[in-house]
Amino acid sequence: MSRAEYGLTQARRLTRRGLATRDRIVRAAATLMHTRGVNATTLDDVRIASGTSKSQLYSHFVDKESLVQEVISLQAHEVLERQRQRLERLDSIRGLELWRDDVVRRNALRNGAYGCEIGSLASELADQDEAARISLNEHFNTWQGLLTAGLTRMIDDGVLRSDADPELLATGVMAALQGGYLLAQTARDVAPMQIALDMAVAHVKSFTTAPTT
Amino acid sequence: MSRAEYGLTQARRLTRRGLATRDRIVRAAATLMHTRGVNATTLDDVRIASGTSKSQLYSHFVDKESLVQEVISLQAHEVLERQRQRLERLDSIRGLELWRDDVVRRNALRNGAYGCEIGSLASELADQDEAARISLNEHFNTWQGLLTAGLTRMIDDGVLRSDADPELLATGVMAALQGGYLLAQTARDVAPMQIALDMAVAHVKSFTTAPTT
DNA sequence: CTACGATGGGACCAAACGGTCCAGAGTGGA
DNA sequence: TCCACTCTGGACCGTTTGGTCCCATCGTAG
Repeated sequence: MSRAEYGLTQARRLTRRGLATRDRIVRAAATLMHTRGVNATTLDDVRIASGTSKSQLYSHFVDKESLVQEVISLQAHEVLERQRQRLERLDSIRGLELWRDDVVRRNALRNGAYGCEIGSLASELADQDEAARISLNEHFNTWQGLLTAGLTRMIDDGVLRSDADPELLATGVMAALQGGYLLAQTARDVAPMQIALDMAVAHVKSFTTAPTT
Repeated sequence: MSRAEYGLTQARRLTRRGLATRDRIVRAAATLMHTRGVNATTLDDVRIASGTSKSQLYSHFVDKESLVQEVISLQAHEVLERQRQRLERLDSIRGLELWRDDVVRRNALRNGAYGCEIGSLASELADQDEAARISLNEHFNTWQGLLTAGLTRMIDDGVLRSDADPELLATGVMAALQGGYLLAQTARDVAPMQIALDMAVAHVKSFTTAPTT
């Protein structure tokens, strides 16, 4: 699953070149929609950025909404794949801290601008496009599930107390992450995101069997 | 400061009727932009919702951007005024919990839809309108300042340990709040917001001088 | 080599958009 | 009462938008 295979539903029609074009369109749209917002991105912007033409846009996507759906699939795929690498091995507070450092460092590169690839789409689309809201919610849940699984491992390994609720902790971490993204985006400074995640990590730490640093 | 006085900068020209019209426009725009998003709200929408005409829009605001600025001022004024009531007396964990219950209950009324009046504007505008970003950031800081002041009182009163950093705690609470808003908005369920704020309150509690319930 | 579907370029369209303008109605101070 | 100025309604405008369509080109299976 290396290229352009994140959300193929249609059975008919496929050709190497066509797939490449489709891929270019979705990737260009994803970048534009992340940096400018969905509504502020026009199909002409996408057409120019992807070096394609109107007919190509409409031979691959029935309308703008369906292109947005593909963008959501792509962004979620990329974010979750990256997250999976760090989180599926998560089994210690140290691991959680490394995850936090990773995500903060990545956001620091652009001084918080643009926010979370999934979160900013969610904020803009949740009350405007029900299909988008539903899939974004699923992606949030998948993401949170990765955290929950890691925290559950930490309980099983005796790192966290057995009365810790991994679901609640994961929700808290996700909220701190998303809130951190938003505050950092607005302030153009990662600091609030760092602080928010520090809080979340501290909260998880408060459930360790033998409270340490 | 009861009506239409949240952001009057212009010195010249003012009449009772004109002010009322201006007020209607900003309020209609604020509601539409909060529920649909800024870019998804057209000036025609605003015109119809406020029962005015094009010339009135442009006699009060030079362009859409300046109308957006007024909407930001109005929303911030309303949110902060409401927050001030709860937060300027904040001096105990119980008070913090009451604040949390208030904000959660209010968001539960619409099942999380539309998100935070300030937060959703911030997410949409931060990377699109620099002036908007700056003022939204200031409003976030004001809001956070109310929390900081309350937490500082709690330190002074001996409720929280003196090594607690009220600024960091306030940032954490704000991030949990905004992240909670976003997750609730996407899930159309206040639960994640409740959980996020529970985490934030628990984190503050962890700094109490005599750890209690 | 040929035929046929996949691909591509871009002219074209109606509607919606932000914004301008002006003529007439309303209003308040002298 | 009158006058100057504000306020209002809405026709109008150029541009941008999402979307359609047609015809040329490509690529490959038979």
